[in-house]
Amino acid sequence: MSGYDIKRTLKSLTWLIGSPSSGSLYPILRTLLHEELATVEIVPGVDRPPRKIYSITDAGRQALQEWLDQSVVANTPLKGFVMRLLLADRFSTASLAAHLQQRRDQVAGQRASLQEMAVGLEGGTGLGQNLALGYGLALAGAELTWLDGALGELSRQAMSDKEAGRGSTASTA
Amino acid sequence: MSGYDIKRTLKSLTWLIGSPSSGSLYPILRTLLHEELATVEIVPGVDRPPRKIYSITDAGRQALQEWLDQSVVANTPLKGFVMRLLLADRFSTASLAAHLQQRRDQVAGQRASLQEMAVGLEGGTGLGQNLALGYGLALAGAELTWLDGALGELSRQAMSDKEAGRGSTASTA
DNA sequence: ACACTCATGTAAGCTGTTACATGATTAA
DNA sequence: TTAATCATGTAACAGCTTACATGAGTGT
Repeated sequence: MSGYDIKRTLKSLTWLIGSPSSGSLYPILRTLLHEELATVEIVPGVDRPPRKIYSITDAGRQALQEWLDQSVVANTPLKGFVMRLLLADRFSTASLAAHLQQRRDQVAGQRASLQEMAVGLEGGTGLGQNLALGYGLALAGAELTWLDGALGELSRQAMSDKEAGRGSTASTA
Repeated sequence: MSGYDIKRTLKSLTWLIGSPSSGSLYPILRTLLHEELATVEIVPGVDRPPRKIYSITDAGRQALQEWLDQSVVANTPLKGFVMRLLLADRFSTASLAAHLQQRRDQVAGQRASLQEMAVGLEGGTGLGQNLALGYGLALAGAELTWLDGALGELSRQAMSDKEAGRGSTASTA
């Protein structure tokens, strides 16, 4: 893709992962070239400005995979989680399940601490706190539901894969 | 509160609104003093380090209210919305409802565009895109449900307030 | 003639984090 | 004595946005 294409693509996902400004995107692309994680090919456009089409190199793919494998730990912000989700194709079923499970644990923890807070200030405490807590609990609950659903589907898929004899080393991990 | 107290309080809400590091918090407090939006009182602690207790001034309260009233517009990020929610006590019922409604509109728009994308790449497109879209749709849906619930409660409350004769200029906004 | 989309980029500046410094008190 | 919590702060740096510059084509 070209820088412009990347911007356009990410823009449509702004709500989930945000999108970079040209002031950060273009310098990053130059850095990637410098580190040989990507290459460019200048395509002179007919009836339009020439475009620089970037392609990922083997080294780039490797670096990406390392990023995917590595930062499994820590309090992944939502953005990081969704980006992993978008790149789910690069995961084995097992490690995808591990990622989902990890997120599930984190969100469950957050919900638990919100619930504790709610119990702590039980009763007629400020409208604001109650609203914010209710909101947080609703979102956390919904996310847990979705994650459980996705995990369920994954394990069912792994099961049927096994039955069909194509069993890789997936299943429970 | 003291800077340390503020940090501790915000830390428990990290998931919803994030929390600042000391490197940003303390300079901000100094700025607030400079602009006379807050005052300090140094309380020498018995058996513990002395603490600087900050209090908001009238000017500070006014600036806060202006912030609350003002930034109703634009694509409020989640953080801004939750902060308003936490300070809901400072809103009239009508303007609180307006805030919720505005958020509702925004989230509805986001969900609509995600749905469009989902239809656009219908079928066997990458697992990743499907997962991320499903995730986004689930979260957006849950948020809309919560917002509708809260809006419903608010309007019911406004109705009963009116019936009880305590009718302020609330209701539909 | 004006504005808008395509397409790339630079420079200045704001905001925030990381990492450190300080210093007292309490628990292992 | 080593680490941890309480409590405040600074300095260097990383990351990102804003605003601008450039330039061609397309529509009103």
